Amino acid sequence: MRENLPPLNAVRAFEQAGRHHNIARAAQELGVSAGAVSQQIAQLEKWIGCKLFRRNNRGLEFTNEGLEYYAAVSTAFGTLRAATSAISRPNVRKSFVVSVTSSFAMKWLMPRLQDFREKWPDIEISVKTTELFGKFEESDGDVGIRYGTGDFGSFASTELAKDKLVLVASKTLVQDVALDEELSFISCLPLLVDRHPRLIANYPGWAEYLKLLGMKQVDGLVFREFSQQWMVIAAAINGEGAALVKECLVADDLSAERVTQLTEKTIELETGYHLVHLPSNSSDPVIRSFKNWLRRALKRN
Amino acid sequence: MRENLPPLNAVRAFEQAGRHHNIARAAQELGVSAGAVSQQIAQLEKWIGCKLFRRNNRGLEFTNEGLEYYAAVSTAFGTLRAATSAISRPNVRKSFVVSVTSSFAMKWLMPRLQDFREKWPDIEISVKTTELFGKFEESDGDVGIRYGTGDFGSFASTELAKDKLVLVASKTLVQDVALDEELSFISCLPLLVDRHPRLIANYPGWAEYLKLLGMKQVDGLVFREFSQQWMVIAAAINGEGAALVKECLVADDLSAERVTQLTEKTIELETGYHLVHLPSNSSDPVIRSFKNWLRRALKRN
DNA sequence: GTTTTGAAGTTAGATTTTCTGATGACAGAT
DNA sequence: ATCTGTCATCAGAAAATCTAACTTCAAAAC
Repeated sequence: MRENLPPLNAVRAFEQAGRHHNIARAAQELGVSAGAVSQQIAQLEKWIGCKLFRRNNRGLEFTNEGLEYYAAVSTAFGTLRAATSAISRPNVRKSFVVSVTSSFAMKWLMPRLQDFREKWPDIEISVKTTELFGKFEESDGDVGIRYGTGDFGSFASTELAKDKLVLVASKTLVQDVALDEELSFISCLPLLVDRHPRLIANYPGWAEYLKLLGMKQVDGLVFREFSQQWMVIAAAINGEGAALVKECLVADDLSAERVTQLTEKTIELETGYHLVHLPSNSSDPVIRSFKNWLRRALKRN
Repeated sequence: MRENLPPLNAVRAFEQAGRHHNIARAAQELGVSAGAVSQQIAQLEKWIGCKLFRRNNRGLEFTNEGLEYYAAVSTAFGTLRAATSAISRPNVRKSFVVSVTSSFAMKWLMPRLQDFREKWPDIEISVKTTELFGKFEESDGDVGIRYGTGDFGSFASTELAKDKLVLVASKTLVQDVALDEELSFISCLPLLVDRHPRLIANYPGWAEYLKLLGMKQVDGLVFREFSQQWMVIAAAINGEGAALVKECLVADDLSAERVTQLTEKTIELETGYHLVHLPSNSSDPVIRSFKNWLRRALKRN
């Protein structure tokens, strides 16, 4: 009960901050926000009873006590790291296969994979594409990223992000059309979609969204249909019309301004992306790392 | 991002469990429940990938890996402890004065003080009694335990427990009276109280409680008034009547069966005990220790 | 050969801690 | 003077942790 050890997570935050002389970088290293690290360090300083850093607008600077403490903390954590890796089971899996649709792979996962590989250089990740929406089978790989409502039978699943539809088009296509509140001009553009036009009105969410955009009926519109969403996006970039697509898939094209959003109006559907895997893999550290990375990365778009 | 340190709080739990070869004792040392420690250790074993203990019904036994790891962990924590105490402000106060009412001191605090002294042998605690309910002044001591609604002016306060009234009497007094749903027999017993009978109906809660017990009016009852609540309890133990008292003050007498509860019906008031001190003392480690101990101890009654 | 006891594991749900995201303040750079 | 980069602060949200009740198991006691 007589607690003689300091709050350990605060000490870890202190070590990282001391190593980088910068709270933001320490925060990134620890995978949390800068505010969190700032609070942790403040907590430690309070617990110990003296300042460990001098703060200035250049970053952090050790006080005498801080420097002395840092040396000891590094030593202690070094011992711990060494001991931990010494007894960690050496035969844990360090590679896994993730199964995704080609659109998700192309428009979201691949551009971000480098980041994952930098953060976990010792994990080998393989990407496998499949077009079977919704279904996941053991033979697909260790984990899958699947679109749906969250029901994946006997598999364990975690929702990653709700789906959100946005309407985009090439900038050149719309640059001389004033952004029109009623969006009536949209009916002049071909609507690029990835499903059969006749079915659109039946997909939950889509019909509502078109109505939200002011389009009462589907009949008057010109559709161009593609089999994959990445093709829809490519066509939009080419200036072939207005595309109705998942936000996360066009996020990069939007920020690079290859396409522009025709309206602020978006619709959030009940369906979305989920990470799916065998329940027995829930505790696999490699898969947990991947899941955490995915959630963070999707949150930042 | 590549986290190479194990979950530190789990490591601390492991160290304590390893030191005691027993989860329950480790839990007590850490001030948490046994289940919590069990979970922490399980978490660490999962993270590392191998068992650290062999469990049997005699306690815990190290596996080879566990023993090796324990040695390293002890070293690392030793370094940390040494460094922490080296830079911890050496002039921290190690003693404090707590100001309480005589009833609270006598019926609750004193019997439990030994426990506090065992858990923090290096903290000197002095108890000072006062009868000024509700008020706390700097000259009273470093902290006070005060009864009220939580408004203590410029002082910082933390609620420790809501007040709860119970009706008790000596066992011998009621052993031949069948426990009566209507509690009408209570009106035959003198009611032992610590405030003027005429005022009882005006104290928030008391009137409601008497009504809850089926007593419509105060007039028909015989009151015996005492100036301190501990006297009320003493009188109840002596068999002088039924006493209406704060639950936490009679808890010991109830469990020792010096008195018995006349009814399951209790009433929780809006007022209660609070720990009060100067705001500047909020971060004083000694006072924090005391506060934590108080809350835990009151929770277990 | 039962029953009791003591130890630890296992849960769901509650609680507490920690984190986020937005904001504000500050100082040196442009 | 306004930016820019830095950290502190805060309320609300999210996540980790804890509790409390229950179960299991094996040795000890009867």
